Amino acid sequence: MAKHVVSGSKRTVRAVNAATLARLREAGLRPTRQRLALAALLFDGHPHGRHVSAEALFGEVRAAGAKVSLATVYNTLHQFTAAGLLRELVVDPGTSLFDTNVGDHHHLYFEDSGDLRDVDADRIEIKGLPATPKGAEVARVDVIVRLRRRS
Amino acid sequence: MAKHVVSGSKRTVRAVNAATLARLREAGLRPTRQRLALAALLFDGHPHGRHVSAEALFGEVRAAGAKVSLATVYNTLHQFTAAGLLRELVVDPGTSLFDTNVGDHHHLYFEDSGDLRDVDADRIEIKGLPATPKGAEVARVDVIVRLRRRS
DNA sequence: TTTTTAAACTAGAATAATTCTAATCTATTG
DNA sequence: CAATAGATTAGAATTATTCTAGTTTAAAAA
Repeated sequence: MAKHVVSGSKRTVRAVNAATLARLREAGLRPTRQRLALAALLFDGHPHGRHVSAEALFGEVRAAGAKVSLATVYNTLHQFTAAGLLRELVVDPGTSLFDTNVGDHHHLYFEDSGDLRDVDADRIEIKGLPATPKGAEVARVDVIVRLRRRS
Repeated sequence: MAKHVVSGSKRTVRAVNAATLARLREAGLRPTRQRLALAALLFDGHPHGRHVSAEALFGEVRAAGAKVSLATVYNTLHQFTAAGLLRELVVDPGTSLFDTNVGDHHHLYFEDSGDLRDVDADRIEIKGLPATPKGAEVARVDVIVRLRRRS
């Protein structure tokens, strides 16, 4: 896959994924060192998407050696979400997860293990929903199937 | 509607809804002054159910003149939830709502107003969900339809 | 009724997740 | 390369929730 070099920074910097770079530019977000590091962790080499909390991503990015503050992780996750690069979801009260799969899909949540799996929306049909009121539109439909070990 | 008088307390106390009292007893929860006050706000005179946050309920119970601490509100909401008298749900990251409707149902969320409406599950049919894995069972299915003003 | 006791309640401290602030830095533009 | 708008940061602040440990109370026993 093609790599580019980001110019304009003081010490010219490691190669980045071209698609990631393009994604940021399209979203009107400057491709800063921090955003690139976070985007790499979020989007590179995860063909099936991932679900990540702010704290977990913060851990990863620092483990990867990048200097990024927790505030920036939060800022970036929200900016990516606003730009349509991520989707925020809550399966357990208390913390948000960010989903790199922004296609129309739903979730299977294994309460015991905490495992969360995507289910393509086009495999699913939901009938009987009330008519969307005039002047409103459906922003999104979230389906979470919660599974537990059979008793 | 029939009322009972709770005995055993120091100053014999105001009449309470018999159904509420029975509900607590069935759940193995002592009908304390605080639980009765909270249960009254939650369950009495709300035929269509309600969605309430801990803070909001705390406000209501104190406005009603009862002395109940915030810790007790949280304890009670969780005990009621464990007893199947309430259902916890999250529509917005950051805070939990407690739903007095514990029947099988889903939600319509108006993002602009914050309004939340129940949709009976038996009006709805969901097809194409993946098979429940062996050894697991569906604990519950949450559907949240998020609506916003049409752009 | 009084006593006993486990359960429940409480204020306030503690924690967890997230947001804010205001100072510093840097990617882009001229 | 200088100017500047935008981005980053550490740490403080805020918000929602949980915990602690001392006090009160409902229910059971006497």
